[in-house]
Amino acid sequence: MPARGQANGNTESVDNYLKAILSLGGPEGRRVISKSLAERLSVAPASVTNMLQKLAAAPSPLVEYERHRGVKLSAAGRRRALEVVRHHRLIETFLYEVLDYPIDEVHEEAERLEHFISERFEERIAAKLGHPKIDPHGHCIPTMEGHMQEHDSIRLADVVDEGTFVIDSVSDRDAGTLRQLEASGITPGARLRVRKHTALDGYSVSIGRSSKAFDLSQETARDIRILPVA
Amino acid sequence: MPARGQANGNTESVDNYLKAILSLGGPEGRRVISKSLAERLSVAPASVTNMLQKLAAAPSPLVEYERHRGVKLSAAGRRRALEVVRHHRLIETFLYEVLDYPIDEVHEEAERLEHFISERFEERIAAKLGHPKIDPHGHCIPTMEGHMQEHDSIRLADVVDEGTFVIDSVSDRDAGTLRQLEASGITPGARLRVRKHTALDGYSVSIGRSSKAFDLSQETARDIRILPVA
DNA sequence: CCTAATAATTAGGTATGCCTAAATTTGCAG
DNA sequence: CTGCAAATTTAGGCATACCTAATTATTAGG
Ligand SMILES: [Mn+2]
Ligand SMILES: [Mn+2]
Ligand SMILES: [Mn+2]
Ligand SMILES: [Mn+2]
Repeated sequence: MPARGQANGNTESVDNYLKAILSLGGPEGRRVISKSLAERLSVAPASVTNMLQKLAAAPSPLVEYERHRGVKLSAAGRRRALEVVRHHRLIETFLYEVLDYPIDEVHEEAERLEHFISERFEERIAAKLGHPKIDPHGHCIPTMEGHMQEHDSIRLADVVDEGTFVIDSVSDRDAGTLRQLEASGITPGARLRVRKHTALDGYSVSIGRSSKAFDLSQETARDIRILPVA
Repeated sequence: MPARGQANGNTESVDNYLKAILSLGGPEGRRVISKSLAERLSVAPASVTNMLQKLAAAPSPLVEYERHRGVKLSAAGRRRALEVVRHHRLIETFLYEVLDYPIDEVHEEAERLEHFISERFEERIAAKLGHPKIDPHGHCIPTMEGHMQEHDSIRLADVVDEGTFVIDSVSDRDAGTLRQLEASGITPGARLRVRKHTALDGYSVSIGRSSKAFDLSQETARDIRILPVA
């Protein structure tokens, strides 16, 4: 009967599937194909099929699934996914603000703990932090009621024009990249000038009033979201 | 391959077996019989046998086990058990001191989280708390190196004489009892006068300078450890 | 010393979640 | 329209950690 450990009803695995479907389906909740899930979760495609069938067959299903045509979250699934995301981002903020974690270490710890904290814990750290709206990477923290207002930021990688922007958020997926961005001053809220779109499919940028320019690869530019200057 | 979720190598289950063996075997590390483990962990005796065989057969075994004659921890097992206890008690202290948890809610949360926090998390909350030596129930927190100095406190239930004592610790196992003790002022460090050993196998006691006496059942008296007045 | 109760072990199952290999299905190119 | 490649599903397994029922050991009383 094992594989729980949870404060709530779901397993860590189920939570991670729900989060992945939310993330890959985007705010509009597009259907997500098994292959993307398999990649995102680093499991075999067969394992995904298996899990989706189980989730869809449950008494009150967390997903809507049709053979060969992908999944999307049910209302209940979306609610749970947003709760886990809220846990994740509150924990990240807490580790960064209260426990003085280095920015590049918060994600891994949050990825684990998000499944195991109680509602009380969630409520207490939120209170301690003054009910923050964004996490240290610049990502929105869903509300207790499960709402998340999206920024209409765009990926730096999608910018063709030169110009000045405000950094909205940076990806937390890769600790190494994050460390480098932090070192370069590329953190949420900073002002970023895009000097030119270099030949080698990258960018030359500078931060704040600094005249020091440096290069970002196309790869890295996909991990940075920006907004027009206010 | 599942049932992990852990920051370290063991599963939650294994950790809980090790902690139970440490606790039931006492500081001297007496052999523990399967039945006690089954009761403590709320699993069937057959499940205990199964687990002990697996733990003992591992490449570097966490326990020494002989059929029909109980288990004790190996050096490695003891080290890990003490680490989990350290996690548990640091987390309790943290929840109580930093997150303002009610005393009777810290145990349940710690019982879960103790298995999932990283070494960094352990180190950071210890630092935040100023490297505390005892938890909110009065229990010693093992050091990072795996040492735990035992108090030579005795259970109130073992006191025959009347007299005045200092409360060393209270059990965290039952939230209800804990809430009542807290309400009566029975907390670590408080001064306790034992008035009489009542007929119905209980105690009449008072706290501090108060003249108000109240009764404690023999049951409850087993959950309180005391020291002679300094 | 023998027996009966108690403790422990073995045998045979279940559920979760994952894997590989062997079918299927789909959808696109020619 | 066909045929192939990519995506998906099915089939068959494995590991963890439980459970119940049946069997075997140990041990304390008489
Ligand atoms: Mn996770
Ligand atoms: Mn984040
Ligand atoms: Mn535990
Ligand atoms: Mn405690």
